Amino acid sequence: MTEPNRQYSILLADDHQLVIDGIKSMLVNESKYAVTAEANNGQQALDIITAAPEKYDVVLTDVNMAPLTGIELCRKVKELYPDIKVLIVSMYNSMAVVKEAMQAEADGYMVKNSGKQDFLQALHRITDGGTYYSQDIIPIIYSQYQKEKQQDEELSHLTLREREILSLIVKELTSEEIGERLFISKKTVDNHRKNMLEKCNCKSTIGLVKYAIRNGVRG
Amino acid sequence: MTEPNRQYSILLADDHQLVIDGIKSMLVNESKYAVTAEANNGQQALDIITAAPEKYDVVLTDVNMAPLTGIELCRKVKELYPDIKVLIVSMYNSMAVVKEAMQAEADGYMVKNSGKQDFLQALHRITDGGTYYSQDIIPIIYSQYQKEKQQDEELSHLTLREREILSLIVKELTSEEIGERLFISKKTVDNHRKNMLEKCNCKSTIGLVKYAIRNGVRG
DNA sequence: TATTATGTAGGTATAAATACCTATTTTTAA
DNA sequence: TTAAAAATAGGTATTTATACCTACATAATA
Repeated sequence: MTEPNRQYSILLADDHQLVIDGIKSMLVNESKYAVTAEANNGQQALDIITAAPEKYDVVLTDVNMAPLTGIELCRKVKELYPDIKVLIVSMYNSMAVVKEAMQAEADGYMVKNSGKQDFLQALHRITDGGTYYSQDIIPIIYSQYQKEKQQDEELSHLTLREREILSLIVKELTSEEIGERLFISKKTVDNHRKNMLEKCNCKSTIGLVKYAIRNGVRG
Repeated sequence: MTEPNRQYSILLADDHQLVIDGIKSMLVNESKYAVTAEANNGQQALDIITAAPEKYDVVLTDVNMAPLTGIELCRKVKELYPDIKVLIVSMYNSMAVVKEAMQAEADGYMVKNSGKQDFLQALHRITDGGTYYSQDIIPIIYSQYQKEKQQDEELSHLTLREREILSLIVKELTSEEIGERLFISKKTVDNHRKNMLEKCNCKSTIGLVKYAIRNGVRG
């Protein structure tokens, strides 16, 4: 797959000339990569690419630009020229941006304060047809799962039977159907519902379902 | 923070001797790391650590072992000896396992077919107090967000008014309350409910709420 | 041993949702 | 401009959920 002596042409898009210059100087001794174009916003970058799409292998773009953000640029490029690789570089590390980058089908995401080694690794990987996502996003994903964990513990306020019934409620069974399934009276199911509503401070089953989903009850 | 010439002591836990031998031979020329103990399951590993916890810096463990899986081992180690680093190594790449590893507070996660460079990078990072998560998990996270994206588009099957009403349903308002809020009849709200039930193929409001949450309607 | 939590179940009522209808106005698109 | 989709609203009936009540058996616990 890999072409050993091929040089990859890079378009840099960032509204700070300092950043563009920094990345250029970082790559100046790397014969494998050549910065062949620059843009100060997404629209400018898109215009450059549209003029001669075959000339660019990689678009290295900042997130925050106007007009046309890095994410929007990525979406456009991937739609019009799927072969061009896009590496999104962000100043900050936010889950929302990572998600957007992934949904825009970016080939990579990294934070600006990454070292030269990380930069080169990212370029190697994506020109090789792979993806590169900065390790810095891990703590964010991590913290999301920590949240989930805490919420799991909240679920333990409910008894086993209540959790069993809750999961059937989420499966859209009525009290009667749940009773049949568990060989108990509909009335008993209704009692459990009422107790759960109280315990979870919910106005109706809808709140209960939200609570269940928040706490990872499979529906 | 980093101690330049320090040697780190590693405990290997895997129920396949082949894997243990493989990792050992991989590290044999790395003076920075020394495999000083081996275990064939989590319980055995935990016993070894408990006997002399100060002797081990890193636990490198497989996921699938019995008794005591790698995840459970990690949980225990982190609870009893938080200073010991845990790197979880898995044969397969599953989101569920990654999540569990994160929730067990593992310092790193990587797939078994990683190269020596990745292995060393992982060890460097975690002995340095950081975390290392294999790039291979990115496509999985990615695919999850792709799902979300598709579902976002699904929401557009609903009209604006329907989405407005759906979001109020998720907020646990009754048809009557929604009607008051939007200055329309309760009957109209009921019609919208019915249409949405049909459009979304739901048996009851509960299904509608699940649909809404899946599609990111804020409740 | 007495108390509390859990799971069970019945009665009676009301409130809310759902299933059918029909029908008018407005907006959108063909 | 004509047809289709969306938003509106009413009638009637049934089903489901919720709000109160009481009551009893069991298991865990103080």
